[in-house]
Amino acid sequence: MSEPNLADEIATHLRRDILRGKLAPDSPIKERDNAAELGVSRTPMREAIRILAQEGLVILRPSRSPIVARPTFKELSDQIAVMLVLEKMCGELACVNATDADFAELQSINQRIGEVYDQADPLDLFEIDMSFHMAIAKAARNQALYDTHRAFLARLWRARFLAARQNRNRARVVGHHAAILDALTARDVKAVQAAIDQHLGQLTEDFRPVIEAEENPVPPRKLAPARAAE
Amino acid sequence: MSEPNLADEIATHLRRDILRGKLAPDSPIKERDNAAELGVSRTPMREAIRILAQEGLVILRPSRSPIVARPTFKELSDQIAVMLVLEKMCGELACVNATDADFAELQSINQRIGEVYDQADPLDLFEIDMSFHMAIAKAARNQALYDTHRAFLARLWRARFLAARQNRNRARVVGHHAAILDALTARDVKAVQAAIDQHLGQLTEDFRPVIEAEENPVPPRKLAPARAAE
DNA sequence: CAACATTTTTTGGTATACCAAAACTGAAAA
DNA sequence: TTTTCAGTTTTGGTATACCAAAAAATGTTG
Repeated sequence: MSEPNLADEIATHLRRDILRGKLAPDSPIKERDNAAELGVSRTPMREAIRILAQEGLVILRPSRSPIVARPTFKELSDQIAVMLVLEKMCGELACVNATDADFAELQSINQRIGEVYDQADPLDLFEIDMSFHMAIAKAARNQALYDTHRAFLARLWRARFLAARQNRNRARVVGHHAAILDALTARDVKAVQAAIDQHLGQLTEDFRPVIEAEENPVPPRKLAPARAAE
Repeated sequence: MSEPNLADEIATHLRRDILRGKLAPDSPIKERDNAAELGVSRTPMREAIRILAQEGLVILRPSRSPIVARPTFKELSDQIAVMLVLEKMCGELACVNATDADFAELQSINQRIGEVYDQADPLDLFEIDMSFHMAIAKAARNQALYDTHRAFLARLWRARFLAARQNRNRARVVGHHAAILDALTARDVKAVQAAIDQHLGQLTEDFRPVIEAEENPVPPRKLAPARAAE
């Protein structure tokens, strides 16, 4: 990582705001206003917005303000399906290419998840969880696979975040990870894929209610025409 | 497609230049010079470069000119491996979701390939070939899969282009496509995946010599003062 | 002549300015 | 009251200006 660009920093900032919900779905990201708010110019802000658009977190509209994405359940489950395939491929390749150092790292990360699960900030916890999956991808020794997988992981962050918030279960998460790790260590491709299936299959069901609730927002919350005092 | 931005146009322009070889691997893309050459300003040029970087066609270096990518054989074969997995997934989903209209379109595209194979401009031919694979992806009815698959297809364009130029074989290509189409029509997942395996597996071998030749460029054109093996 | 220090130039990163299209507003007409 | 349409404002798209870091060139010294 040798690119501490201003644009990247802004992207990270916005990404966290979106994932945290500070920027709700459908809300516009006006490059002028947001830039001023962060004390930067439009140029890097614009670039940051493009980065997030590429990640699927914001939607670009021609000659209109970009808005925070509101993915439908189908879009998300489609993405999960792809990620599942990618992660199985990671598992398969990792069975062949992983080193003892890789296993050690996975072990360490999963242990850490178990330790901080109940106290850490949800977003931080998610970064750690992500690092577990990324470590598997890294062990596969296929850069294109790693990059693509990481992109999906990032894109699904918010959905996973929302799902996990309603469905925290340390034992299950750590258990799933351990199962994956065991199968990897045994270099048993079938077992790895089964374990991954288990882990991610759950995910789709976990966030279904959350997303479907979000898809039908409470009454078309049209801003009341009633004039309230400032 | 509702965004004929200047940046997108520039990206398309540069992309074709790169794929055609007008911009050789390792040559720098100086945003100032290139912008002036095309009669545009740096801003959209910069954005176009980012787009190509995201596609893997150019490499961004911190505080240094971006350069045209020179993918190694491993990088390309890694990408093919991922694309193979994605395309098998496309095949599997298409077996379930494809409509008769989809089959008709595939049929039509493949017929067209057979007709123009020996005369069309190689780049044009490639766009048609790409449309065949994209039609399968579209029939899978999974947008994320479609987008990701398309990105890989685009990224591998140049390698496939180079390989095909040295290894034109109409009967084989059309035959492979027909095999895939037949299996799809029969909605036989196994057969589809086998046919795809056949088609893409060949690809890796086809471009191996081309790329490996490019990796060890002919005598260091000039400049280099006796450059040892890398 | 070689190695190092210094100045000059190049180049990407960032900020600002300008423009045209879209959206908003409000008054006039139906 | 509703509709329409001109005029203003907002906003993204594009161009330009400025800056600092990195190369490249140049000079200097052993």
